[in-house]
Amino acid sequence: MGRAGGGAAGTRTGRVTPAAVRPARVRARKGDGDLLRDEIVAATEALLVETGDAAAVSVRAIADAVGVTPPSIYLHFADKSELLYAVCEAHFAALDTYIEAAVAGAADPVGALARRAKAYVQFGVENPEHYRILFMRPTDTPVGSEVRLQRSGPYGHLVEAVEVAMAAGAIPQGDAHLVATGLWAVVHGVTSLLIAKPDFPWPDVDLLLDHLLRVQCQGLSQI
Amino acid sequence: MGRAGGGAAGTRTGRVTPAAVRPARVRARKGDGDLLRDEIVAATEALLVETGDAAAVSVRAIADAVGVTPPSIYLHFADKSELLYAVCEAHFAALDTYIEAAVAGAADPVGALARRAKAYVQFGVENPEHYRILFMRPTDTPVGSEVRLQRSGPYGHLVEAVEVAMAAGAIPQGDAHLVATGLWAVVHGVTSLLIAKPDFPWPDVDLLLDHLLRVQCQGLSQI
DNA sequence: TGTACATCAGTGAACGCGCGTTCACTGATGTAC
DNA sequence: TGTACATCAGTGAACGCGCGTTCACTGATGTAC
Repeated sequence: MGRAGGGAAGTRTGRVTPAAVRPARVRARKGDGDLLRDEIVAATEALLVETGDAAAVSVRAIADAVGVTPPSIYLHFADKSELLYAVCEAHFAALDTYIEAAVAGAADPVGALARRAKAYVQFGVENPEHYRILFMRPTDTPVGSEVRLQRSGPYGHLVEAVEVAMAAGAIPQGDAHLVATGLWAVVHGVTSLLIAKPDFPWPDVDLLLDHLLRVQCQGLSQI
Repeated sequence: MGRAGGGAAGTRTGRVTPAAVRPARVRARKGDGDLLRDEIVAATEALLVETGDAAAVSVRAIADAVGVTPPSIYLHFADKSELLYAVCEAHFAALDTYIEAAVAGAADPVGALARRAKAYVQFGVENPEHYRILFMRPTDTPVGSEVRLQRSGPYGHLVEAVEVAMAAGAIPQGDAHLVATGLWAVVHGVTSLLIAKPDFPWPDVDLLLDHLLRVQCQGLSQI
């Protein structure tokens, strides 16, 4: 290494080196400007997955991945945070879709809750960087903001599922919000620990989750 | 704002502006160089608490807080990550001490587990930035590394407490590691969600934790 | 059918800044003789 | 008791770099007449 430490700044985070040869990009036709927008979102998502850290994904790297110059980003997004917002929005919808698909067709309400829990953890483990952005970082974008969390998709559906289980008598009547946040805490605990400490000697994930769900179900029915 | 966007880079993260007037610092006496080391660690910890983000704490800001120039940092730490390591080490020990103090004198083994859980959550809620560094970030320093987590302090003590409860017949004999990781997931889930989404309409924390512990205890005893 | 023109997608170069780190140095302090 | 000297704590200036963002621009494309 040379005299100064500039190189070290580059290795500080898992920064992405620009592709040496970028794919030749054809300029969008007039009126098709939004095509680039979608490409930018897709590239940003890919880079987030690659680095696992939003701070390590630079506007330059995104532009390079798309095969475009940095200023082009600003034709479609006011600034970097608006771009990240768009990406998170997509993630959030994806989580909801994923869970609802997994839970479709479940027979009994408690079984449905278990499926829901497993799907949640699975989504997080399969998409750790997405999960990290959604639930493990300070809320620096409006997505994942608290009101959104409460009203929309995943959490709203969980509360409904708890209410269904209560109505069916599968678990005792009670505060559905309390029970739902409790369940959320459990699945989030598993998911986020697995992501944050991947090399800890965890028990088998299915075993751990089965254990916790069994305990939860037993415990909930005994309250 | 002027033409160029340099200022925006400064607002990207919660960066700390150098104190306009730094306290006059007297140079350590010969042989007392380690005094500065301690001051650096303390200042770094304070800045971490202030910003809640290790990436936002720069060597310059640390040096400024201590009242010293940046190169002085390197008299005591090989690089920035070694400094962060030292800070985390202190945090880790503090968590263990905190929990053991809370649990001292507990009568029954299950009550001890509950106290342990409550102390864990309380530590996290009272020291969110410390907690974030220890358990909510990728392991970029050796502290919080997996082997350490397993062997040392908090987790080791939890496993022991579970084994005691099992030996006493308070909870069924079984895989203590499994039960311990399950409990850890529960308390971590609560703690990290409270930290990551502080404005979500959580139920009362004590209520939520009591609920979860009751469910866990009921469930564990019924397995 | 031809053409002037407005619109649009995207570029090239630069801005000011903060970063981690290194270097050659200064000056105070303790110690050996 | 005095003094030369090694040691030590800390400094001032700079390095190369990557960052988000802005500006004036280029050139292709669709459209009105």
